[in-house]
Amino acid sequence: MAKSSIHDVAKAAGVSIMTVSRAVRGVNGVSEATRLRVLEIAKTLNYVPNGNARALATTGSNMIGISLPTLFNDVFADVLLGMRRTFQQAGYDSVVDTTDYSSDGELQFIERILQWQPLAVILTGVDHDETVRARLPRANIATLELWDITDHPIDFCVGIDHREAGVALGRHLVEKGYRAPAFIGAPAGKDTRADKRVEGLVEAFRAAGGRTLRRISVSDDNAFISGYTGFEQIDRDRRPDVVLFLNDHMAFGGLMRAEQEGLRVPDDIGIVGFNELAITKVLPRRITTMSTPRRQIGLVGARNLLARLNGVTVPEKTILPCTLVPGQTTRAQ
Amino acid sequence: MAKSSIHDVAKAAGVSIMTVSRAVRGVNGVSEATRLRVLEIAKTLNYVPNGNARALATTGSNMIGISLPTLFNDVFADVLLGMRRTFQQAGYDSVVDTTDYSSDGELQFIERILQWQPLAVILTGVDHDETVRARLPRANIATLELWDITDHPIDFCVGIDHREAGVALGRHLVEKGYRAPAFIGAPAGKDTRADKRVEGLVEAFRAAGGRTLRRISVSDDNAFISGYTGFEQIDRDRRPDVVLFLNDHMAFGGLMRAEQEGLRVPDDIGIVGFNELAITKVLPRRITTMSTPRRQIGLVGARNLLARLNGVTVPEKTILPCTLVPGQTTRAQ
DNA sequence: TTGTAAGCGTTATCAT
DNA sequence: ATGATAACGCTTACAA
Repeated sequence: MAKSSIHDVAKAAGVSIMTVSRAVRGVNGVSEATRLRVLEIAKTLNYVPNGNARALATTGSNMIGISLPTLFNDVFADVLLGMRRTFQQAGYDSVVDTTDYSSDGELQFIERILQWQPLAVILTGVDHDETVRARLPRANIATLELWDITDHPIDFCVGIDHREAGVALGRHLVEKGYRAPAFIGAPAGKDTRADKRVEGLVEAFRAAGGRTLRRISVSDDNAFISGYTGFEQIDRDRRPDVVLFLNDHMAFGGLMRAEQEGLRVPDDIGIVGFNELAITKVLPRRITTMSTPRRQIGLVGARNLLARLNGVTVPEKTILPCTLVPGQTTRAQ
Repeated sequence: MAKSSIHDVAKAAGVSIMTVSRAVRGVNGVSEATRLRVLEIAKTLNYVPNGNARALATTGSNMIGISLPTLFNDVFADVLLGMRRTFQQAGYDSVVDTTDYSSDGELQFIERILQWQPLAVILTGVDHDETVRARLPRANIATLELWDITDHPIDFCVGIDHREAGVALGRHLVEKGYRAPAFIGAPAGKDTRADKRVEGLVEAFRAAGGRTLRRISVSDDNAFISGYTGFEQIDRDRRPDVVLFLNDHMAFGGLMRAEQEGLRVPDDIGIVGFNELAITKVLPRRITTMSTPRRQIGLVGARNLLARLNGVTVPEKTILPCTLVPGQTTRAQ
């Protein structure tokens, strides 16, 4: 069954291509009778309109490109969930791609996606390759930066204040009496949001005269495993009193390792996660963590983007609040 | 900075659009001098070739469309991992979309993606809406069905034998003395691969004269939580001796609930997962599960697809093996 | 209600 | 090495 074009349908139906065009788009200007006949024939011929031709003729698509660091993280799945549904209901297509946390990968995404004349582009975070800014003139392409915030977004951003989250977490731990923190996560520079949280932690502990935060980098694809192996790398002679992880899955991996090493949590060592991922809700002892409004970020982001596409001015910077979730993996007092 | 077309670049460079076209594509037929000059100007003008026009002119894209049920499942992230990288290195673009386990969603994916004249389409599973087959004439569009297998694929398939995996798991449990199984997972009909595994389980237990398998359906987005809540729904008066879950995350959720209810695992009740997800590797007591070759499915699938696109005939059906992983959540003897 | 003609931004083909 | 022209499949604008 060969691909058929609008011409084939027109010929088979004995009408002009314009009539076919109108019929398949469902616009006015075709009698009910011919419309039905044309659609019938289109179906038999397995006709599928050529999107490239359409986009070319109308000079503009209805596509929104979305760039995420990875799919191996429930955080981004959560963000996507509300977002894509909203776009679809509004009649937009969205295309997702991943950069594997590389700013070069993000640049490549931009280059690729721009060829398709997207209506809008959504990026993760606010730290990009220099070129990215130049490539995204906000006059032509609405640009949403998600999950992090800045005073000078490319266009507008919706996210949380990671540094502030780090400070809040740090202060909470300081209050509990912790003074010797360690952080286990991606290598510095890879996940800039995590880097900002670490900055906040460092600040909070320094203010309390604590020990310098030790940072341990892990790189396994999987969070459970990198949490586990990261914990192994802790200097036993100079053990931290609390270990913060990039996220809850890593924290769980670390917790498992700690217990295997015979350490009692939280008596011997504290364990702290981030995000309040679903796993924390099924554990008998809740992991101390910070709840992040991921679904909401997706929803607000999508809503603002739609507004922006309709010509409404939206706030350049939307900060959504995080909530500290004290658990049983840090001391009570 | 307005969007500039090839015409603008041509004008600015004082050459014809064909020269620009050749320069930008890096094909022969342009002197080194003009090539450099044109590229220089293209960069200053922020010129990005229009992919729609290109695809239209060359009547064909280099795009591969990928349809997955969900991103909330490490299984599919694993499958994707090797695949997309392979495609990219081979010079193909790939576009991923999710159907949320609905065959209607899959059909919509097909309709949408076909407009862009993809070179190939990748679907999850082998059970599709009737229309899907008609829309994918294998003469025009290479079609790979992933993760499940059938004797009559649309084009070709690479996956595991889910029914057989269920039988193997069932027999193993029967050997351990289990006779009263329950299954906790998606509602029947939603995840057809899981349904096939359940069929296999039923067969194995029936052959051993066991009790009829009880099936409990859960629908929360999150696996940990649905495992937990699913376990709550178990009939306490007629408790199964072993509970099988759709996957390891659900099994972990169920395990947490079991222990909270004061049940001892595996003495009072057995817990079984599926896939051997990474979390199982950090647990002190390994969950009994079935290891599935997800990375390999992605790699073999991608390799075969590339071969197929190069005109090589590939096997219609490739079955990859699963491996039983006995753990400490089922009885030893 | 239907059709004709021009054009969207590129590439293939054939000239020069 | 470079350019002119037609074509890709559709939609917009205008005509009948």
